[in-house]
Amino acid sequence: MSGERHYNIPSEATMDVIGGKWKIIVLCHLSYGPKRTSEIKKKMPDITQKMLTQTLRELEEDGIITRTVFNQVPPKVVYELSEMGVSLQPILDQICEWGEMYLNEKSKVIRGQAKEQLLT
Amino acid sequence: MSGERHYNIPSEATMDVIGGKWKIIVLCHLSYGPKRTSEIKKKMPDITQKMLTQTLRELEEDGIITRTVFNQVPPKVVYELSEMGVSLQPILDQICEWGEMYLNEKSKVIRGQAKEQLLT
DNA sequence: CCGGATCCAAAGAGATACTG
DNA sequence: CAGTATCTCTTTGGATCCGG
Repeated sequence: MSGERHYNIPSEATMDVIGGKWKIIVLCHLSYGPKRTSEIKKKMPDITQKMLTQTLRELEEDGIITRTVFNQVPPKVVYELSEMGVSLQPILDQICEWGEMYLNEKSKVIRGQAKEQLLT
Repeated sequence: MSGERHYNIPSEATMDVIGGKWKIIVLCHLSYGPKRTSEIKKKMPDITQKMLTQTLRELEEDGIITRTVFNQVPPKVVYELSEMGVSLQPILDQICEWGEMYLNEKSKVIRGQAKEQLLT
């Protein structure tokens, strides 16, 4: 994020930090508390280790999360929202809430369609 | 969006709809009112027409925006947040606010570094 | 074993020219 | 003006290997 790029609206700065395919979902999981790599991976079965590592690195570089290494065998690494990351909490919460609402609306539509089919 | 995919957390449903490189920025601009294609393009100089068209199509398909075609020469097409899109407004607002805050914090750090250099 | 790195293929995005 | 087609380049995915 040292690229000193120009932003047309402030939202672009936000998306520069939390944009990308996986970042927001990772942050949503970390918003429930610190987690080690394998725990995040378990919550996100569809992400590859590679993308998970890359996503976590970028979030760390931008100061959104912290990374703590426990020198032990087997290794243990814990990720946690930083102060800056915690300031994203309202956004993360609303993204979750909106998703619940959207899925609800969609299932209503699907039930409605089923009803229509029964009537034809 | 007919893919009936499984979501591990509701946030994934949200990101399915407003994720991707450009969607949120387009929605932020539309949150200030309806706009025609060329107006959005002017506000987003870095997006290509191709990606703009594609982004608008996907948002329309998911019921987040509406597309109104005026049959005239030259053509005129106006995009607007749908009711579902308006329900995203709080998220869009907060993404903008957070960006402002983040840019502020970052410039503080940069000024701090300049100050340090003056002292060495 | 756990967390991460490397290499190669696939998918997504950028640039540009073109159509109604 | 709005949108398409094609080609190129970047980002993401998948398999495999490494260090502790």
